[in-house]
Amino acid sequence: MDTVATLRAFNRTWGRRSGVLDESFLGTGRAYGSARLLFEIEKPVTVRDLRTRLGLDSGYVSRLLRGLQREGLVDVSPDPEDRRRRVVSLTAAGRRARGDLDDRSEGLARGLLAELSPRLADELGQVLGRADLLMRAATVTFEVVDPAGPDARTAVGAYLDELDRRFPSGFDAHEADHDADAMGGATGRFLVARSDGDVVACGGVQTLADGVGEIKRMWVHPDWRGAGLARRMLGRLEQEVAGLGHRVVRLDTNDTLVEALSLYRSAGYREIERYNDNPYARHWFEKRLTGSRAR
Amino acid sequence: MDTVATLRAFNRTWGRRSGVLDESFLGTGRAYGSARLLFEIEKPVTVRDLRTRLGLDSGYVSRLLRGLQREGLVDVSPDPEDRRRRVVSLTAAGRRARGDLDDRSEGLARGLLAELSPRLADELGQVLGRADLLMRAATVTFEVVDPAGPDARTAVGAYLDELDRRFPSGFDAHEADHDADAMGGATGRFLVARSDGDVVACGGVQTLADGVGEIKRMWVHPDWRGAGLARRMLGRLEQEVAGLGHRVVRLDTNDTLVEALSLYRSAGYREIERYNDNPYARHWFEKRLTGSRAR
DNA sequence: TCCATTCTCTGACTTTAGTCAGAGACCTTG
DNA sequence: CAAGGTCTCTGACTAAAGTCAGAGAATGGA
Repeated sequence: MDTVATLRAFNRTWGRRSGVLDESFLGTGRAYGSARLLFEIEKPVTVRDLRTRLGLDSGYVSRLLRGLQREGLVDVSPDPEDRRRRVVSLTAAGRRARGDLDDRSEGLARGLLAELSPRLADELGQVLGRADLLMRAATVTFEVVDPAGPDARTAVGAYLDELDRRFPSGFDAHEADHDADAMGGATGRFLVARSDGDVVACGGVQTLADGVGEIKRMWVHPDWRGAGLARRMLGRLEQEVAGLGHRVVRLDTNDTLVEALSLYRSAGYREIERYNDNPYARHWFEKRLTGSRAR
Repeated sequence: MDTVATLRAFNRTWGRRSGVLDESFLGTGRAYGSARLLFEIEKPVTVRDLRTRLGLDSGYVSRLLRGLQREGLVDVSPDPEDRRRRVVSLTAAGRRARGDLDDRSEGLARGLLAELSPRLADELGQVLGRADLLMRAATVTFEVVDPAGPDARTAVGAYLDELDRRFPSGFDAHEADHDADAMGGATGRFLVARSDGDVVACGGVQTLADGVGEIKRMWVHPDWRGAGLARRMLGRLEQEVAGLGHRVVRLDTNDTLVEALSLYRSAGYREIERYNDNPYARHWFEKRLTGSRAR
């Protein structure tokens, strides 16, 4: 059976069986919509966030919240930082209701697994865990953002922390702010990959010289590695470099980042002479961009 | 992360992403309900079957069918065998509409996979295929049926065919009818495991002597092997033996069926002397039933 | 042949899940 | 401080997805 057919078959199986897992909502007399909302309010969150995370109409969310409020499950109050926004948080009763849904959902999952031997249940966990990562990775969205904005700063922060941990002599991040400028404006770009609103990977492009771009700050969240995100990010960044009018991409890296080295090599980069004075770099790569569309 | 948590996490991921796969229905201006119905009518089927397969109210199905009929997608006519029942079948236009949905759904699956490298897409197919089997196996239902009924006959037929193929000297099935009697009535039982209406495994129990039951005709559909069904069927059959008031189960088997041999050994059966004159048997097993509940 | 049961259908109803067009409060920028 | 934009809410609406209570035909068994 080919992969497309497998995916579709699984979709049908899961759809038919999902009652086994989802009926939690019906069991509690709570409609799917408001239960979904309840699950999404872990900690205080703005109405807008809820809306975008669940992809719902503002009127609809407002109405659902009104319902939960009437039941005494949530508090809605203006956000002190911007009083147009409103912040929703669970009350004690709300936490209890959420816990009930949780328990019920957990019970259903447990019941399903109980039908399998421990070995097979464990195997199901393994394959679903892997499928989960791959599905999430396949549905990531790439987005150009301001390198000085909060998403970029958080991602780059995580990247720099990791360098500091992994480089034998640590990493001194004092130059990070200067970089942000170079990756914004007309001669640079900064990309993030987002899944359910979370930033899971990032990467930047800046101009070295006319016709020559450089890729920097490429990073994938540790939980998201092994799902092809780095290669896709690299391809997107190359597209951005081409979009800036360059024909050549360069980048540098350190020996410690072994997965990066093999990625660059397999993506068609060839090693060149030192082209900058980055004290942490040990390898310098270059790739000539062709018209072909990168993955 | 424990298995239950993985299952729940996957359920959420899939739920959120399933739009990527299911929106096929919205794309065609066809409501989810009637599209589902259209998919279920592969070959002519009774209204009742549709209802039970999809778990819907009779009035609702009737109304949906009326809609499809108005669009000229299905024919509904009385079942000649029982004119209370009505049989639904696709018209040429119905097959075309179904094909459209199929294509669209396939396109969406393809689009999702296109985001992954071929290697990872293939891996996703592998893990989802395995998850599919395990999920279906976990949600199988066991049912006592008449050993002379159509489900039992079909399953036993497949079993005997397999013996005929696998035994070096073939298998002569002339005694099958006699057996059916012994597994019905007050001194025997016949079980099938069913998934979405299909019989995927079977097994029977008969009485050898007071206090001694025998398990026979245990079979799992080839596509469903490796998912623990045989072990579960064995456990259920042992429960039936106990339910008939016996304390001891016996069974026989042939060397060719290696997976059966190791199943019996690992399930606590010990080999005993020949207790019957079955010319195909090479091994005879016995297990003393305890009060403990078998899986 | 009668009676209980089965099967499908219809009409009347409800709930859920949304969409859409403003209104009003608030924020940012020139 | 005016203008334009953002954020949430309300009211009015719609479509989909069912549910429920029979009615009417057909069947199976006593």
